[in-house]
Amino acid sequence: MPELPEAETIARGLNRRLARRRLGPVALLRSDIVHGDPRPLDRLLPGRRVMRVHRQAKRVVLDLQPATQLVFHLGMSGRLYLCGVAEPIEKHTHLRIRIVGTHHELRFRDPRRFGGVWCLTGSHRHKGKRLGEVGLEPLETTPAVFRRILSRQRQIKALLLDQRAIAGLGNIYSDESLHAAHIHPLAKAGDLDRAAADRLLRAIKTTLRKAIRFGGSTFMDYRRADGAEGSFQRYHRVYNREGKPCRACGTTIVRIRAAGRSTFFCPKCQPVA
DNA sequence: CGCATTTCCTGGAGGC
DNA sequence: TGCCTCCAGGAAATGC
Repeated sequence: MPELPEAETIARGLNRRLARRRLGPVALLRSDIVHGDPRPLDRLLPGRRVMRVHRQAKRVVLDLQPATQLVFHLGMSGRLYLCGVAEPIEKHTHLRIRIVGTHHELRFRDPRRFGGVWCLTGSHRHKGKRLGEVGLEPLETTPAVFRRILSRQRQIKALLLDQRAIAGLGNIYSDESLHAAHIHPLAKAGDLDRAAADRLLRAIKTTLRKAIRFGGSTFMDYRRADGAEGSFQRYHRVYNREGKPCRACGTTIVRIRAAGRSTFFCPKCQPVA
């Protein structure tokens, strides 16, 4: 379940190995995962040079020259990694792109297919799904701007999951941030006073930065660009810890449903306001 | 309009 | 062992 820290980790790993490289032949094994410019990828991509790989919200973006962006959304089971061209092709591998001058290729694999690839060229023609608009980049947001998105009646957990409001948080980091900020997941966003709102933004930043330092959280599918697992899951305080003692106070962690998602919190650290 | 809920998809877990 | 059901979740679609 790649969220911002996982996308950041993958982007950094790929940037180190792909910057300045040229893309070679493309094999598209499943075409309905590709959106954007309707021309085939094996005509659009070969010969283009990777200028850099970076992250936007939860997405991994390859900036290509001339003027093209290849945007990967990993959904929940998506993996994007470099491997030797002779490595066995795992089930649900949808796209392979050779890297010129190496014996490696970039592979996109996504069993559950909630993810996808967008090839953006500036062409006015477009096929497939539109890439949704994204809201605030949490690591670059000021308290005053953050307070502006706290719509009145909305549950704070639902708001944190809404990519159009603030981008990059998924289920794990929403729960971890709310715990660190001592805010109940069902609290109404508009009920947060200024101190609580500022505390929440600080908790979001701290949690994301720490997760990035540990290479993200691996539960099932997520791997770094080099195949290694992240390790931040060892430091989760609430996520997936139903029935276990809170790491701050020892109270039993509770699981409820919020915004249609499993939501974990500590009833003592995160009291109803 | 502004919310909340359902849907898409597959693999893994657990029941029997 | 095998078959069944349920669950995970990002984001679009649908419902209230």
